[in-house]
Amino acid sequence: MSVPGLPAESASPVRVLIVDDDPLVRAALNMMLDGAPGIVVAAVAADGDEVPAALDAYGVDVILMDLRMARVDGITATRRVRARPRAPEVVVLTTFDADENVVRALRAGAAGFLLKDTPPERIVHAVRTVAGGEPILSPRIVRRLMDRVVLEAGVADRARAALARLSPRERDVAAAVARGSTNAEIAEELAMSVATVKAHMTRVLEKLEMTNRTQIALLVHDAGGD
Amino acid sequence: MSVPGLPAESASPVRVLIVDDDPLVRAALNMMLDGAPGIVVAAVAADGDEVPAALDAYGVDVILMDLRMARVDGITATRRVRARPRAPEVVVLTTFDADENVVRALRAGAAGFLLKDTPPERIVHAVRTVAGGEPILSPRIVRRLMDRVVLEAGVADRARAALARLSPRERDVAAAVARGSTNAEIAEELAMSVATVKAHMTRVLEKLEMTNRTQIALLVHDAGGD
DNA sequence: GGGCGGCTACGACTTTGGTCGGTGGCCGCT
DNA sequence: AGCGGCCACCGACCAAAGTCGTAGCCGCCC
Repeated sequence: MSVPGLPAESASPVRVLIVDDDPLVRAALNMMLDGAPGIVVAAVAADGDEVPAALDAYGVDVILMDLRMARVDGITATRRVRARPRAPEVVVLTTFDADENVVRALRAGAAGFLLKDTPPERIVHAVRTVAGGEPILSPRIVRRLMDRVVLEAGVADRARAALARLSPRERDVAAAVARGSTNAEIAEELAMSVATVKAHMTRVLEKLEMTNRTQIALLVHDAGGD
Repeated sequence: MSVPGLPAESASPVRVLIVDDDPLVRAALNMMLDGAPGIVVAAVAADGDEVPAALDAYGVDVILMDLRMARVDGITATRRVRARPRAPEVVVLTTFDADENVVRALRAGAAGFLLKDTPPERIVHAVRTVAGGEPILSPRIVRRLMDRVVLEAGVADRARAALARLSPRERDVAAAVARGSTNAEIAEELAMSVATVKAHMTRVLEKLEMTNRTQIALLVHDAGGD
C-alpha cells in the first residue's frame, strides 16, 4: 500500500497461492517462487474450488491462477475471489492467449495475465508487481492492446475528418441522428422546424456522400461520439 | 533479435539516444543509463530536429524521447524516426499521460510510453525491454487500457444479450441495417420481398424496444459487428 | 456595396420506413 | 389428429424521411 515502484521487500513477504491442475506446473512455480526474496508460497491448490478454503486458512496476497481446470475454471474462481472483502490480486497464467480469455480474465478482476512461456524471473517480478497494486501483462498482450488503440484511433480519425466538412449546425443534426432521434425530435432539441432539419440532413448526406441517416449515425459513432 | 526474455547483455551494449530540451533531465537520464550494464548513451539531443543527425553519426538502438520541445516535438520526431529503414525503437518519456498523447505516440510508432516519475531502475529496464523488441508502458497506462477493454466488453455484452432475443432471420435483417442498407437492399441481399423485410424489422424494433432503424444499427455496432 | 456561405424556413413532391392484418409451414405437446 | 406458438412470408395502408426549388437574414471578405 506504499507509493508505486518496486514494493519494499524488507517488510512482510508477499504470500502467494498457486492454483493449477498440473502437478508439474505447481512444482515448477513453487520452486521458482518460494526461494525468491520477499516471496513465500502460502498454499497450493489443484482446482478453482479449493481456492476459498486456501484463502481462509492462509493469508494470501497474490494468486497465480491457471485457466483450464476440471471443476471450477480460473475465470470463475477469479470472479469469486475478487468478490470477497480484502481480496488478493489474481494473476492468470495460461498457455493460450486468446483475446477472449484475456478479456474475460480482466473482467473477472484479474490484475495480470501471463503466458506460461514467461521466463521464471518475470513471473517472480510479476508477483511483486501486482502485490504493489500495479497491473502486469505479457508483452504480446500489451502489443495487441496497443495495436488495437492505434487501429481505433485510425478509424475515429477518418470519421472525424469527414465530419469536419460539416457546418456547426449540420454537425448538431448529425450528432442528434447518432442518438437515434427522429427529425421531429431533432427539431425540438435544436429549436428549429422539421423542414429545416430536413434541409440540413440533405446537406449532410450530400457532404458525407451517403444515402440515409443510418449511415450518418454509424459514422458519428465511429468518430467517437465526442 | 533473439528470443524474447531479457536480452543478452553480454554481446554489444544497447546504444541509447536521449532527446529532451531540459538540460537537467538530460543529465539525469545520462547518469542513470550510461553506467548501467549493457547500456551506453550514444548521443544526447535537445530538440527533435537534432535527431536525424545524431542517428546518422552514431548507431542508435533506442531513443528516449521527450514530447514538449521547441522546434520539432516528440511525436513528429518519432514519426520521422520510425519512417527510416533500420529505425531504432522509441520510448516516449513525458510528464503528462493524457490519453491523447499516448495514442498519438503509439500511432507515431513508439514502442513505449513512460511517465517521468518512473524510477530510474525502471527506465533502465524499459530501455533493455524495447531493445529486445517488446513494448513497455507505464502501469497507469496499462491500467487504463485494461479498464477500457473491460468497459467495451461490458457494452458489447449487453448489446449481444439484447440481440440474442432475435430469431435468425431477424438477426440477418438487423445486421444488414447496421451496414446502412435500405429495405430494398436488404430484401435483395436476403432474397426476400421488401414487405418481409419490413415485417422482420417491426419485430426487431418491438423486441429491442426501439422506435427506428438507426437505433438498431447502433446497437448491432456496439455488439461488435462480429 | 456587392457577393458569398451558412442558417433558417416553407410547400409540394417522391421515396423509404414502419404498421396491420393475414397466410402457411414447422415444431412440440396432448 | 388436433392445437398453440413461433417463424417466415406477403400486400395494402399510413407515417416519416429525403428532394427540389425558393427565399429572407445575417456576418464576412473583397
